[in-house]
Amino acid sequence: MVDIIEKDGSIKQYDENDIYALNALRHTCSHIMAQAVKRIYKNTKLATGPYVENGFYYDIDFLDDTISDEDFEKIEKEMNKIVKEELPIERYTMSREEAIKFFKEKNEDYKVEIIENLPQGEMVYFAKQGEFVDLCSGTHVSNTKFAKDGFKIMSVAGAYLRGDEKNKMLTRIYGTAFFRNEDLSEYINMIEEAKKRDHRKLGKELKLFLIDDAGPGLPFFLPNGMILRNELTNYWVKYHLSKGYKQVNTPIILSRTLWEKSGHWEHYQDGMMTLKIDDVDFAIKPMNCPGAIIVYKNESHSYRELPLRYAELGLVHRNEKSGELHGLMRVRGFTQDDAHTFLMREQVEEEVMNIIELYDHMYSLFKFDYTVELSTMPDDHMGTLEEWQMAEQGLKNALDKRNIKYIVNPGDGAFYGPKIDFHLKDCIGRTWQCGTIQLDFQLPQRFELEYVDKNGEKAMPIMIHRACFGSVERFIGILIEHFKGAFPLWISPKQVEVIPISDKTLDYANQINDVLLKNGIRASVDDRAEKMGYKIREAQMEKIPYMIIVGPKEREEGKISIRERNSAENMTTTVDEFLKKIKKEIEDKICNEKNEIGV
RNA sequence: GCCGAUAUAGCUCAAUCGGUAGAGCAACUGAUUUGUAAUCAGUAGGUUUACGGUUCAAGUCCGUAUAUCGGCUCCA
Repeated sequence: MVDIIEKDGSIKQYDENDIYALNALRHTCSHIMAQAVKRIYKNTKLATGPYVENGFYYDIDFLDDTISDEDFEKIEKEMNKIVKEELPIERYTMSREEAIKFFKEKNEDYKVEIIENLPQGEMVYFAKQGEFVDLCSGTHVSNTKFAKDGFKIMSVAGAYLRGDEKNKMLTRIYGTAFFRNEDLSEYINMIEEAKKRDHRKLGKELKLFLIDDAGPGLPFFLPNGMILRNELTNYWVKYHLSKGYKQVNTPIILSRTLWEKSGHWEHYQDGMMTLKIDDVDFAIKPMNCPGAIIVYKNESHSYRELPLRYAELGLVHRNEKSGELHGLMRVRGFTQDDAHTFLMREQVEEEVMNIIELYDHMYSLFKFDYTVELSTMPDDHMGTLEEWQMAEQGLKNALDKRNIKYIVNPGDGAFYGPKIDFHLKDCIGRTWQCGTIQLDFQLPQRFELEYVDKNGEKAMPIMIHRACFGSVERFIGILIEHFKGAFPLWISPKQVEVIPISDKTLDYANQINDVLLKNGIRASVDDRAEKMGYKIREAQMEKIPYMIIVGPKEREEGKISIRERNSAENMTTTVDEFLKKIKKEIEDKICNEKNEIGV
């Protein structure tokens, strides 16, 4: 049990396994860290130091000084001292004016600023341990001794003051803490394990893709990656066609005139790459929507055709800042699995629900868990408040009707409309936006889109922009980490490796392989002059789902020996039986792998 | 873009105080014909990311650029 102290000074006992107690410990650790930093670096100013999902951090202004990894030991040593001093955490309040005066005397400008932004008349809460006093309305453990030796400084990073790019960059020190040292070790091991499934590492090892200095953020897909990618997108096309989408493809380069009309030239210029052709400005498309609009305008439309759904695997390029690139997850050139639906106002809710259902189908193919966010009107936007409110309400209704839990991100929508985002997790728990559904009243107006309604009169459709994978590249990155490279059979680059025990059974191995190839299975024979154990090891490391091992015994019986990925056991069967089994596994897109993501 | 770090053979990594750039795996050649995660021997592979500087001497120290990694901001 551990004593937890609230901001009013009341103390309650909590179990050490309670997340509330753990967060309190981490919060206290952030204070201990700040206290240690203050003891070592006199000339520093403190900003804020909360607990976060896997630990805590403190944002500190080191003024003209800098710190790096090498300084961690020194700080940890001082933190240990503070823990050994067994300082009780004391809570008290001051009036706003007193608090401002207190921090002004201590030269803690950021603290003064925080208090000045608090509502008038409110009391200001403090937490004190030994000589260290901090502005704090959070919960703590009652004594520094509870930190014992279960904490560790993890990394140092830059962080803008109040998260604003225009502000000064402070030094953020990340740490983590647990009540028990074993839990800390376990956590560190888990991070190490998670790194083994990093898609950048696996992408190299499994020869799926590469990113060369010749094109930062511009991935090359290798033969193995291309098989996976094609399986994925082929199914995507097939499924979308079955759901009433029509596939199109639009140009990668389009004229400035078009981008001015769409508003991208004005609102998205930083993200666009431009070029001149015969002295005329063009842009490489950062989004596919204007292309879809040109397709729509190619002919006149009746209300009977709506919703009209144009699907496009469209290659877009965006001028991402260098520090933002991240393997396949964040790139400069990527393929959006896009679709633009033109529909009537009264069809919005139902169509959004259709899209959610389609996404759910795609994600559950791989047993992905996802979280949903609704983003509303940003400062830089087109259109009127009324239009935005109506669009936001439409999205909310669809989510509510399908009973989907979501969080709201105020001001995070696209400049042309609000959006629903679907987020998937990577190997170390970072979430990446994949699916998106964006409502748009603006582009139809700008491009004067129309359809003929029941009464034979012209009306304006609404547009929905949507992407399920988000980007094919990002989705593949997530897939790699989710499955640790051991993909479901249907998307595996190689499905079966046939291994003869020696050259003496090579003919039989080739016969088996021919049968597999004729049945559309991605198989090959490992005919190298190596020992069987070596070939098994290699196939295992390549994460090939099935190995067929044949020697004289199998040949005489007319059978094959099967060894499954991640299993040392083997079973004997006939080629026909095996084919039946794996064809069903491919057809049903069976996905047995456990999702072990999450740190 | 910003803060911090890193860059050595195809890959993973060594190289002590600034003093002749090495190893394993992969590749290639040869031998081995093998029963469920690595057979043996040999060969080849380098402008140490790039460009400057300091020094008798630079992989190592300093500067700049580029890329990458961890964050921030931004975003699919």
